Amino acid sequence: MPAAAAAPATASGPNRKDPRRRVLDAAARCFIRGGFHATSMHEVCAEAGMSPGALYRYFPSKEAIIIAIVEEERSARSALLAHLDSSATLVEALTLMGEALFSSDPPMVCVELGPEIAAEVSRNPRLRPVFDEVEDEMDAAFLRALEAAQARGEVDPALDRDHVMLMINALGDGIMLRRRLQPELPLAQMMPQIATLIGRMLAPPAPSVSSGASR
Amino acid sequence: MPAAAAAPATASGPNRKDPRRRVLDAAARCFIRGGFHATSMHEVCAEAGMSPGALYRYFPSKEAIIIAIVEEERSARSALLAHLDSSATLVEALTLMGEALFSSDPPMVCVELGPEIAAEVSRNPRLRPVFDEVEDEMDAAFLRALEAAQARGEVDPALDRDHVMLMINALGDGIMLRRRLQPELPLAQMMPQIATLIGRMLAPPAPSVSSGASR
DNA sequence: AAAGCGCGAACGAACGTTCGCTCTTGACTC
DNA sequence: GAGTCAAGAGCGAACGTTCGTTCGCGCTTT
Repeated sequence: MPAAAAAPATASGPNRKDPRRRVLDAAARCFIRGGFHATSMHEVCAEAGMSPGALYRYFPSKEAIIIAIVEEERSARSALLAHLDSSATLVEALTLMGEALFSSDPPMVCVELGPEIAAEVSRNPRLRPVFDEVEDEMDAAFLRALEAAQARGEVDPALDRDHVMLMINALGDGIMLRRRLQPELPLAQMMPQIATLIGRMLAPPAPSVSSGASR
Repeated sequence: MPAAAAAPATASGPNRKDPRRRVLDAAARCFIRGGFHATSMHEVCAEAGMSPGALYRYFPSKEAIIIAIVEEERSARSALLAHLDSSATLVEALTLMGEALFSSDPPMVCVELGPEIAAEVSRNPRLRPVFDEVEDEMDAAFLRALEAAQARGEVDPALDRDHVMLMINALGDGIMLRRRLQPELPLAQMMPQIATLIGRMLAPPAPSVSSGASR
């Protein structure tokens, strides 16, 4: 029985001990397959190997499960920002973040559910605070890194930081969206070249003095 | 009475004559508000000022309405590509396309429903052919324009066209997604600067000074 | 013996869709 | 022009199904 990690998660395996986790994982798989509103609780129960009665001991409603999943997605994505502080350059950080995002197997929930979550957050006010809290934090972290990169000369100081941030955020979201539409894209491999393109966009216009961004 | 275009579309008005149009417009408004699967047919009927019996004369099912809306969204987006042929530069074309996308009032369906449609297409095989047909056509048109821009020297001929296309496509989708999350963003005004950033990314490296691109 | 996890049948509500009816329309007869 | 009538647009109650959720009861564990 080698297929234990991505198995349908019946009542066997190490997750026997954490029913909440089991429900969340099962729900994520179902939601990826069918979306939030086209997935029934019975499906989630079946995927989790659990009866409705048992499941409702751990979550008061379907919406609570959705909120918990969005919460986890957000913090997973937020964790990627650690690369911003541990990398020498912004471009290197973006490369690492992208590779981490797209090389994970099974694919990360935030990659698979990105568009679904965006659509849901934009219309369900109960999800807004959950989403925004992390969003603001991420924006702040990125803004700091961007400012540092400008001070360092890696990024053109003349650039409007809000515009740059919108571009990078949009690119990230957009790539996840396109991955849903074309799962065969070898995104992890493409990250270095994509990050290089971003680097060209942000770099100061050809300086007469080549005091470069190199070490 | 200036509010005739975005009215709830009761049985009055000039659209009295085209019930199919009335249903599609009403459904689009409902789907933007609540998403495809969280919107009931009764809601659509109410919005269209029509009974279920009447509505089902024009569409055999809810899915047929969704398919028709996706079809329209695609062709509306595809129409934007005309700017590619009528503009002198790629950057100018992208600016015009972005401004057309985001300055329309009421906002275009493809802006409001973009993420929802992506999520739905990625999981409903019946939407795939509708989506892909236009997608392929758009990709081909953009590839042609990109090739021309490279020949012209506006875009670095050394760049991999597939990578560039992924970036531009992702950026477009990503900006629409972020607009859903932050509707207050003045996107139409930001387009020239965004397009300029894209231009910097694509431009050939400065001829006089060779800045060492690491890697 | 007590406690509580887990079960699955069952609930009321709401879903997408249908059906038999009324009302409107416009061409045809006289 | 008045009267007739077939055709179909539109209606809305009602259909069978499925939804999210509940509840009372066995079963396990201590």
